[in-house]
Amino acid sequence: MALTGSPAGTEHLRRQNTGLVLRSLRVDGPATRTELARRTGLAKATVGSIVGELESGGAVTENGTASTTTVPSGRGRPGKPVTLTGEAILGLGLEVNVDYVAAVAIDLSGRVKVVETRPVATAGRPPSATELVELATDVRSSLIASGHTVVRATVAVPGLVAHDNRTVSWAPNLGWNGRELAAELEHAFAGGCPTTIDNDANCAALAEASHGVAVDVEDSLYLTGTIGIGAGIVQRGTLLRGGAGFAGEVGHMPIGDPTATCGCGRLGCWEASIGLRAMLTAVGMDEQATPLQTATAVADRAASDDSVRTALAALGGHLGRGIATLAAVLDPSAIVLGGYFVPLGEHVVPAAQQVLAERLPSADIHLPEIRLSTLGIHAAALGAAEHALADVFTGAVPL
Amino acid sequence: MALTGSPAGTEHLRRQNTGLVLRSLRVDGPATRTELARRTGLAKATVGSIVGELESGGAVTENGTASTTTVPSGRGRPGKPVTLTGEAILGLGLEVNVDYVAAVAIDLSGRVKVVETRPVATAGRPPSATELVELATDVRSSLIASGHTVVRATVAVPGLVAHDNRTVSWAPNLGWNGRELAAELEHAFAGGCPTTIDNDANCAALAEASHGVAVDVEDSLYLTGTIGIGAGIVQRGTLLRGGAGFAGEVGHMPIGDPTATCGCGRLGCWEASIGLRAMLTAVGMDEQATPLQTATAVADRAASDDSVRTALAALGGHLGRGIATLAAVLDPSAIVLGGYFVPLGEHVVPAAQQVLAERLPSADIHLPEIRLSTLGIHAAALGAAEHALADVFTGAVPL
DNA sequence: TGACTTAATTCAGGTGTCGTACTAAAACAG
DNA sequence: CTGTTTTAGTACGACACCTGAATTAAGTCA
Repeated sequence: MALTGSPAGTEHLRRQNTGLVLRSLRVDGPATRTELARRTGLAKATVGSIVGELESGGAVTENGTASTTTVPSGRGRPGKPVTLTGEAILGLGLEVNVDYVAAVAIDLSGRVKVVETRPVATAGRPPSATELVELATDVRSSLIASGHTVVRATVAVPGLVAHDNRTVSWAPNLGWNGRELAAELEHAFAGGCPTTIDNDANCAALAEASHGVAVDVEDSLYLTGTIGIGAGIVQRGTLLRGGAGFAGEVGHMPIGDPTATCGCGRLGCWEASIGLRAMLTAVGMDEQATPLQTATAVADRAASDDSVRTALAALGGHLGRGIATLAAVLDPSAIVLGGYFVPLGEHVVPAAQQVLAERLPSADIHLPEIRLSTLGIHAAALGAAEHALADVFTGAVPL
Repeated sequence: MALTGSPAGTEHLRRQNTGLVLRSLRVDGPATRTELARRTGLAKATVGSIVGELESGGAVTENGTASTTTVPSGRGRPGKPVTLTGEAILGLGLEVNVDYVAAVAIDLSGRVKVVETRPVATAGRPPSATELVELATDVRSSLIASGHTVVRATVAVPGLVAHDNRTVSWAPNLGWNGRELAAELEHAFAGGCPTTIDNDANCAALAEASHGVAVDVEDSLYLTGTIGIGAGIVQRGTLLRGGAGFAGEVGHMPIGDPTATCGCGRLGCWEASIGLRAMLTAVGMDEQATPLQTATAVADRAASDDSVRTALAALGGHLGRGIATLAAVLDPSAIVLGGYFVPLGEHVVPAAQQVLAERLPSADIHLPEIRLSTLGIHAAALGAAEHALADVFTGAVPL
């Protein structure tokens, strides 16, 4: 246990309480100052001061008219509800992958302001970062031109990200090893914009926890599957990273069919049993343009073909065994399936849930729920944007 | 993601900075006020004020003489180093098990002040809590009589502990289900002493991270083995609990020999391959009074018996496979083996480490180290005591 | 129109941190 | 032996923040 923590001054206090107010507005919606004081436990005077600052900073607005949200309660002076608009304050989320780059910008209230995807021509060569940098600077410039401020940016990367959240340690799909991606982007952003990077599964997990099907729980596990399998772990509302930042690399756990050969050369890796390729050979079908299209085609076939359904159920069993392992270790309240599992949900989840119920040691006490992601292809970028704003809500960033 | 956080006033600030000073003194040793200011980043005046308070509270003392710790650097007025003595301020750690109860008290500097163990006569009946309560009140009374203050108490329990850290959800060995143990103890403590409970593996993990072989890392995994297998997970210096507090229940992960029958009735549980019973049948020996004695006898036999050595190496392989799984999920910097694995260390660790190196996806980048616990039988109680003091160091508790 | 009720702001008081100036205690130079 | 230099610790004023009570604002109801 090394030394942690930093000195705290009075302005740190203010930031913390500001974060508290912002979180309350986001989680429980608009409220009057008095109501906010009740929610947060702060004194009315303090809330008044904080709201005043936020208002002049453009983070919140007094909706003088549409006070229909809270019942006026009849008597007394009616309060003016304060709403988290924060249209001016944006978090920029970026995603880089082998065949596309994407950008999502959200404002403080969580509203998505911009979504943009650009294909990347991968002529066999490992992709450069130029497309990413171009997209990022383009989106940011146009946002700034329209009067917004981009407080932070985060990039979701398919690979291992170092613990400093600035370096790509190992991204075999991209061929980026030890790349200082955060510094590159910061250099490209005129005027400066603090930038971090994170694993794509981590970002998607964050997206599910903040906007998706895991909003109601504090501890969740996100599982994404395409050719490889990756996990993002949210514990107490924050991402679990591990000593080197490599937590959640669950694809090569020895689970499932012990004789299956994995792309990594070893035997018995989980993704050799439940990865896209394994699924395709099990159902006897071919790969299509994208994992999602492939999975949708398989789901269509399953509607008519019994053997496909049995193969998928068997895959669901392997999936459930791995989930049981993860659940025993992490005890999440909800497990979210993303990636190619989404179209196949109805065919794999029941089998997985059943295995989970059988295998979980504390099943009689506590059984986590398996849910399907609804966020679609931009989950990782959305989570990255959310991550970019996270420091605002904790109060680490001023305005 | 639900609403989290609480309002912060100025006195909260002081507690936080006090915690910072205390942690610095503990982690990096005694220091002068100026040195503390440099370490923590606080202003000299602030440190002076905080140290003054701590001194009058009995947490630290000015060792006027033994200033040999820091080199006087020649010139200038020599500083008076401040040492974390805190002899008056104690954390009480308790452990309850099927055949004994134990108590450990440590002071702020981490020095162990009291260790006491009492056997429990289990005449087949599930043990009551009377022995625990008696031991706890006895130890606490005598400490108070000798002028100490017991700030907090924590009980390590072999079983599932609810997320509130006050209720035993499920402890089959003790037959305690849904027992409000924390409340019972608080009721027994005259004058009141905030009490929490926690899983024994969690406590032992904390002990290793604060006093044992994992002091140098922030993320560690503790694995204890007797008849069952349990894990304690430390991430960023704090325990990982999970949504219901059941994280770390790794004994029944489907890993190892898939045909082995587990005590829980299922097939292929990890502890059916590496638990004490499995180990004994593998080496063909009988159980003795305690798991540690049993393991020591096996280790003795291994010195002369080749077949025992091979059996243990095979067990080490199963151990390694499970560790590889856990390491892939959690990415710990160190893995600590406790329980009956300690005497068998030289026979199982090499095989486990080899499997780990083979199976870990990021082996070329980052390979966690497997270490053997050195804390002995009182690890859980020591960790519980550490846990009891944790709130002092975070600043959540005044004095 | 006036009493009542509730929202929001103002104001004084307390606590905390910080930087500067000041005092204290040593080594060193002459 | 005295004065200078250097560093440790403290005293003090300025500033920021939170809080509770008093005050003002803005409605409803009789």
